[in-house]
Amino acid sequence: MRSAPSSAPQPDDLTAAARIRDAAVRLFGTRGYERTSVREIAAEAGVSPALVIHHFGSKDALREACDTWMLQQLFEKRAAVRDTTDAGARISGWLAHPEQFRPLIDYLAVMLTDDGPHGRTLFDALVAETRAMLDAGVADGTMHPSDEPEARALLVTLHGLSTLVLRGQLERALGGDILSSSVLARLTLPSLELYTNGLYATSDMLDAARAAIAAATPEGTP
Amino acid sequence: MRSAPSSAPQPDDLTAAARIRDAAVRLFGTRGYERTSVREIAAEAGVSPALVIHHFGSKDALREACDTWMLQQLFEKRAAVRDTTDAGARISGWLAHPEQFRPLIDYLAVMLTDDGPHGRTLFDALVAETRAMLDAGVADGTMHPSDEPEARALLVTLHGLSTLVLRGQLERALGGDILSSSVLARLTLPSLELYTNGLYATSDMLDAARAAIAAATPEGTP
DNA sequence: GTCTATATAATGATAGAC
DNA sequence: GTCTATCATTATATAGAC
Repeated sequence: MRSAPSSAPQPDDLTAAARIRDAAVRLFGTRGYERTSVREIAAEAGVSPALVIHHFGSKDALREACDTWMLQQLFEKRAAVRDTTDAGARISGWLAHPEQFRPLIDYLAVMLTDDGPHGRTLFDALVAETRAMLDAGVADGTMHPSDEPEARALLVTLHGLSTLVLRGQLERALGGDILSSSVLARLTLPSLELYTNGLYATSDMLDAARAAIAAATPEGTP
Repeated sequence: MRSAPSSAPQPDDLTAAARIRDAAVRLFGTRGYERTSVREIAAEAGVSPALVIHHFGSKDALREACDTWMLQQLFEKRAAVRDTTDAGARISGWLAHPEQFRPLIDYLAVMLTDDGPHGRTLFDALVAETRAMLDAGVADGTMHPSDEPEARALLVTLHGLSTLVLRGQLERALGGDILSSSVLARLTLPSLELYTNGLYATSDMLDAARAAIAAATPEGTP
């Protein structure tokens, strides 16, 4: 399960098991786990339904294999981004062909919503990463501190994931692929506005909330 | 389909059709459309599977009936909130028993993600409502204006819905029902922080984005 | 209106030849 | 390793009695 060169868009010249896995990732990601049948996966991979079961044992075990595979893919890509020693060319290559991330984000979205075996692993990892990013920002002075750093990390993670899990509605509303430059550009400015200046012109509501919390400090049932 | 008094928690003394509809809403909301069988709905409603089909024609038609029913429920509740002439007691009654909203928010979440026939209707209505709220805030000076009001409304709607569609992960991370006062309180402060002061301490990134947009004004392929 | 009994199709999984 | 053929189960939906 570690032999394939990975991220090769061509569904050819791979082992049958790898082609099945890739087909399953594609179909699970676009149609969801329940809506995808073993027969469809087999057809997409160009093999018989029996071979799917033979290689993975069961449909559920296939899902598990896809989960861990995509998790690994995600971590590899992120690690590659982090090791930016010389990979500037690779990154710009990525940005030139953003459609290659489609299968990954589609699959991650169903992992997070369909709550499979590794959805919580993924979510917790993302929250932790967000938390670290926010803490670093606070430390170097580029971000505001928070009264509740952990809950804020959770919230920022949720906000970021909303464009993933609701990408169907988003793409329909904006009329284009979520990875297209036009859609990304359309969302960038409002995001930066929001995360720079906020929404409210006054701090009345925040002050009121802080006062209410301070007033009810000892007890926990407001 | 308009005879039941609605929002009566007891699954008794309703017509069979209403009990089937309520059972379907409950199961679709908690387990999703595909994972729910007609047999389960019938068992939950205390009737035979055949009666489910007899009353609604098909499982898909039943889903459609549930969609429109819950949409109507949502609009009724919002209208009741808006007509706050004397209903202060009713509202405080709601806040005292937030668990009654569980079926509604569960169902709305699957409507938005499982993209049934009315999911886009719901989403577009929510975006429009958010847009109106933001415009009103800008008009009366309580909110900052935006360079892209529509995209910002979309983004704020997505952020708000993230706690719905990812409520499973959220509840697990925070250890409690999303409608419990403790979880709500935990999220309130970070939300207000974010929407009041933003995240970034400087406007460098926002300025850079605006400059980049201004530089690429006429053409649309940055 | 509500049931029992059943038709029909699709599902996940198996057996065994090659 | 890969296939064809098939099993057992479950799914939605129907027929017809009461």
